[in-house]
Amino acid sequence: MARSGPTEDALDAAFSPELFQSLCDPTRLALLRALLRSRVPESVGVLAERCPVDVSVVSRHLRALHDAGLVSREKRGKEVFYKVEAHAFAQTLRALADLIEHGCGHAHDTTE
Amino acid sequence: MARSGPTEDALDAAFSPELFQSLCDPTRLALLRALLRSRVPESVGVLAERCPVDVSVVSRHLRALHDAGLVSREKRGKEVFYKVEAHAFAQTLRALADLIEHGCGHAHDTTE
DNA sequence: CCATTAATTGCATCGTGACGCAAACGTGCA
DNA sequence: TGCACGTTTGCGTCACGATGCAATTAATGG
Repeated sequence: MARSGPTEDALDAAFSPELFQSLCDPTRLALLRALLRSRVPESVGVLAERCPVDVSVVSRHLRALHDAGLVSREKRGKEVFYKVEAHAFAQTLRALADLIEHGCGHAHDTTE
Repeated sequence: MARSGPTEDALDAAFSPELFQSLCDPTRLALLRALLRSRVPESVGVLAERCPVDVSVVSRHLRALHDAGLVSREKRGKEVFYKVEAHAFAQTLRALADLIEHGCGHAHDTTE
């Protein structure tokens, strides 16, 4: 077996279901869009007003997005605010794009 | 909110469920990885050998990926070959990344 | 024209995830 | 301390997608 470099693992890691699983649900995408539109952190209740689903559902979805590392959580008083981890999210997507285009031939350093 | 700039529509378009729906399934991701590893088009049968699922399932998944515009289809004889539309795919992801980072943050209203 | 191989489609099954409601939890305030 | 508000969690239900198998279609060779 010719040396399978860390590049194959990069593919596996980048295309792991975990990332996309959190993005496949329409409601989660709607929440993400809502968070992207208002760059300021939003509370669960406010976000729930912008989705036609129960607040408990919103809470669960936000947790899922948080587990996926796409949003960050901050508790203030009795409210919980979420905001998109824009940089990390964008970098993940760009790394993915590089991997797709420049294939598995050469390793690309995407760290800044 | 009277005037919705083009930014909002871009968000809606970019974060449409259609794209991510096709990426959320583990088997589809495995097929995508397999296709990315061998840059040359692969037949349904060959791809099925690399997945622990029935060939009919593979056929269906490839069709889904094709519908999403991520792979292209070419029929040669009785075999059908698929390959990743690497450039389009990568560009989509980069556009997404740009949208996330500089999308609608500072351009609050952009009353054009 | 028939046999063979590859791919697709019909169909039934099964598991998983989204959802709503209600109860529980936590925090702040009177 | 007790109440009110915001969030989370438990739980039952439901719908949808993934899967396998069998039948069908398409293409090639004898």
